[in-house]
Amino acid sequence: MTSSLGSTDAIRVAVSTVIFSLRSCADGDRLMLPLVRRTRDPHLDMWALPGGWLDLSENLDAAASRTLIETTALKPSHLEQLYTFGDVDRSPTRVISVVYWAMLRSDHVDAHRAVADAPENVEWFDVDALPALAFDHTSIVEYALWRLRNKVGYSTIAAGLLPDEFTLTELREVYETVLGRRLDPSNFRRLLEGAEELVATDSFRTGKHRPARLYRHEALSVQSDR
Amino acid sequence: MTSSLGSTDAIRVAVSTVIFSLRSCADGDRLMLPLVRRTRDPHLDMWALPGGWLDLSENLDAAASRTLIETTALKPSHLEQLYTFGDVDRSPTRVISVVYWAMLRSDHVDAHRAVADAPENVEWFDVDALPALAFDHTSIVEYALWRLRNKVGYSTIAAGLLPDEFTLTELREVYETVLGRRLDPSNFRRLLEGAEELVATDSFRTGKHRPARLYRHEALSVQSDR
DNA sequence: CCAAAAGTGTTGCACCTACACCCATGT
DNA sequence: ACATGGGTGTAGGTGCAACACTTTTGG
Repeated sequence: MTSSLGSTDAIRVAVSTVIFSLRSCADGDRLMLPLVRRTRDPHLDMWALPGGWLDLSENLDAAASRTLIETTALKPSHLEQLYTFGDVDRSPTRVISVVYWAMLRSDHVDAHRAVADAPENVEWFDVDALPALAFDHTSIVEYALWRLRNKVGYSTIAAGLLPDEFTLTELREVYETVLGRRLDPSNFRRLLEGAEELVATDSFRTGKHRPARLYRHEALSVQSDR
Repeated sequence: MTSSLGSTDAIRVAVSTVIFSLRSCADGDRLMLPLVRRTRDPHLDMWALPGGWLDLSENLDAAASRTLIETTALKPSHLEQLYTFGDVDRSPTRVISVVYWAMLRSDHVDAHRAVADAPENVEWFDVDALPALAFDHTSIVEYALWRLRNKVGYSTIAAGLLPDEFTLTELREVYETVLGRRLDPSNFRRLLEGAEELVATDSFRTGKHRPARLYRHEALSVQSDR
């Protein structure tokens, strides 16, 4: 309340984002996230979460979007504040990091990775095989994973990892990848068919077997969360 | 990532706390929170959440505890980060507010209010009858209330509003006050008797009728949340 | 016709809700 | 004794997990 107004000059505010996405693999999909190799001295050459300094005339959400575009060149399908980390010893200088987490559609990831002008020092890592990270970013990623797995249980955000249209089986496989366990196809269907955010289209995905109805993820304006 | 390192000097980091507590009233208890009358110019004389500037060598949690002690002179039974608010227009100068929420034991509140050296410009308000608040503090309180009511559903934090020992009926009344609806006594008992954090003591509260067993809230070291 | 995925039906269990009922105490 | 809150028992409902079953396609 009182005190030290003058001593705050040295505190800087950063915004970082944990960006989740999927990559098809031999044994199903893998949950991946992009990391940036540091080019400056605190933890030079180590991998870190994408992020940057908060601009003076920029909302927090906008800063998260901007830094995301700077690294992935794409807008995420879901962006949400995670937590603010501000321990004194988390960096040599005093830095408060407002951390967001995001979901990227898999088709956007593929497009991004194919493009040559992708930032050179960005690389995608399997969440189960991360390198040592700079600062406290390892525990930040763990917390983001916990939140993702938690939220998947009571919402349809996981659809944000898929393209615009998808089958229920594809969506179930996403859930299985995120949660790390198999789900019963019939029960999964009933659970998600009841969800308001999921709308059935008239199209079908034809494949080796019986065609599967395509669904679309309807972003409802109602937000229960912040 | 790149850009404007120099422009961040003007961003200041504040820490505020929404402190919930109970006060006995004619018709049961009321949920209250302390507000501070502003003594400076942005929103001079309006009521605001207790808080202050983050010190350079102080963790976020520590800053929340400190500002809490400065206004209530007591440690809360539960203190948890709520959200970080950083919209550009929420204050005339650029201020990022890391907001916490806390629960105060009712006996501590009573003790505090009896003491004369309580800060002069602090007053307790019913959450359902708040005055106009400074900055975006009204929406912050609303969000904190939402989180409190939400968390009460799957944890025993509400016991943090009661003294060390309490009967299940007292705890149920707290839940009823927080949630704003009546709960079935017998079902409430079974639900909370299963909770690990609640331990039965050998003492009983003697009153007008059959003595009620006293319970104690065991703060488990496991924390599912952050 | 067969394999395999899409989609439906059914049963059983766990949990929650409502409410009837007994227990212990002060007056 | 009786009013009142403390505490237990129980029946009905809901929702989910497990799994048997039918449908529809490609080969």
